[in-house]
Amino acid sequence: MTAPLTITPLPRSFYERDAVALARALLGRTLVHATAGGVVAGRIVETEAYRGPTDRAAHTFGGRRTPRNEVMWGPAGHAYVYFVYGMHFCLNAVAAGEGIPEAVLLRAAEPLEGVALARSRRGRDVADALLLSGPANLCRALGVDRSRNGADLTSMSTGSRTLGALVIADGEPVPPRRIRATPRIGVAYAGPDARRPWRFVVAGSAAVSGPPSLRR
DNA sequence: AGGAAGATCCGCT
DNA sequence: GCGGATCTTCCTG
Repeated sequence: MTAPLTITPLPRSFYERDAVALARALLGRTLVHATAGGVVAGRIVETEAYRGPTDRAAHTFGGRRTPRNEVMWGPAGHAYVYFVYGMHFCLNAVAAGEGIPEAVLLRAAEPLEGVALARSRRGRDVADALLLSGPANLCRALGVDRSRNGADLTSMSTGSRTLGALVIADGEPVPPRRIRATPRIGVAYAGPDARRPWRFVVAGSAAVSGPPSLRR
């Protein structure tokens, strides 16, 4: 039996800024999901900002408030998990403040802990570096699903699930010169907003997802 | 009530 | 490079 992980979640004030600033700040931080099955943790290396009512690519564009995006309207520092394409989940960190529905999509992380558990969820043939690469793959490897929607990323106790905790803790800072900004992936429908450079990656990380032209 | 499209991934060609 | 899987959400009529 190894010593339990000591995790200090980032405070809520960390999330209380616009989604673009938060998307940069989240790079290098440690994403952790603890369940009854064990712990999987990764170093965040790819994020995308979604800027609310004025952003055509955001679920809250035009100020639409729906059951799905309700969490985005609440306080910062909570998880917004949604279901897409009939089979995938995606995980966001809610940014800004109550009534300002912005969020940051977590697209990729480098595995730090729980590689065996992550692989058991992803499949044998996946290389270590790619276990948490891509927004849906990241959720699958971490075991994040709809039940985590609304989870408080700043708190170790998550609702009624005794052994469940989804948090983001500090990590090795990423020097600004190692950060690349690109257009977001999969939002071609968003017109001019599709070209905004609101995707951020840690240059050179093997875990970064997307087409090769946008990997570095 | 019905339908279209989606912040994706994988396998095949 | 393309399309299928699979189902929720939201918009339209």
